Amino acid sequence: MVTKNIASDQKVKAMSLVEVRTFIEHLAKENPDAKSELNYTSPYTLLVAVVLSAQATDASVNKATEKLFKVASTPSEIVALGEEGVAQYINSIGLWRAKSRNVVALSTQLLEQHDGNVPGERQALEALPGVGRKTANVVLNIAFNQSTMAVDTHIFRLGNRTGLALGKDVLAVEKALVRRIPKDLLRDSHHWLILHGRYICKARKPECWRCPATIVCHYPNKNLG
DNA sequence: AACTCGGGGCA
DNA sequence: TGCCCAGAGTT
Repeated sequence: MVTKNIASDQKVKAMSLVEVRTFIEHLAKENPDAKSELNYTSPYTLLVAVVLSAQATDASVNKATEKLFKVASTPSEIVALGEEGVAQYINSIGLWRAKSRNVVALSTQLLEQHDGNVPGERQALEALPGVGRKTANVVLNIAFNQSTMAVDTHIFRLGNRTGLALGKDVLAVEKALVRRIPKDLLRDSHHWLILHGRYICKARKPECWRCPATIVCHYPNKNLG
């Protein structure tokens, strides 16, 4: 997917490990109580929300799930609602046909294979329809307290732009981040990075003058206002 | 590696 | 109008 929106076609130098630590510690200070901005109240609604969030803004997803979860917030309730029923709540976000299909199929599979619970193992999660590596990483991080790094479009862009973690695809960037970020900071780094990428290190017109870590950033086109 | 799904937000 | 959005599945 993602290689087109790096917003820099110039060569970027990788950060040193010292710079990586400095960068992460600055982001931690910037956003001390970072958490997901998606709307969820359980591992199941988290899973559904993340599946729905693919290539959509979280504001549009939250608008849909706010209504949907009021009607159906468990696998059996979603299955009872059916694809058409789910679709009527989520057709304001893109990819809604496939997402309606996946959410119902995923819920059916949870009931049939996992007693209606969200599994805490990567393999079982990625076997669910509509769930790939990124979604599994988010669920493992938030619902199962694991130090995974879920790389979305924001983190991919930020990693390549700043030199924090270079890679041609999301998996390469994920591995670089896991390898380079201090272990004790890895789990929360997911939240710090995604929020920083979203509000400051933006795809268009990054607001580098607001960034607490420009001193260690290798982005050649810094927008310092 | 490239293609497809996709409506809404925003400049 | 064109770009971008808390990606995944298929060819």
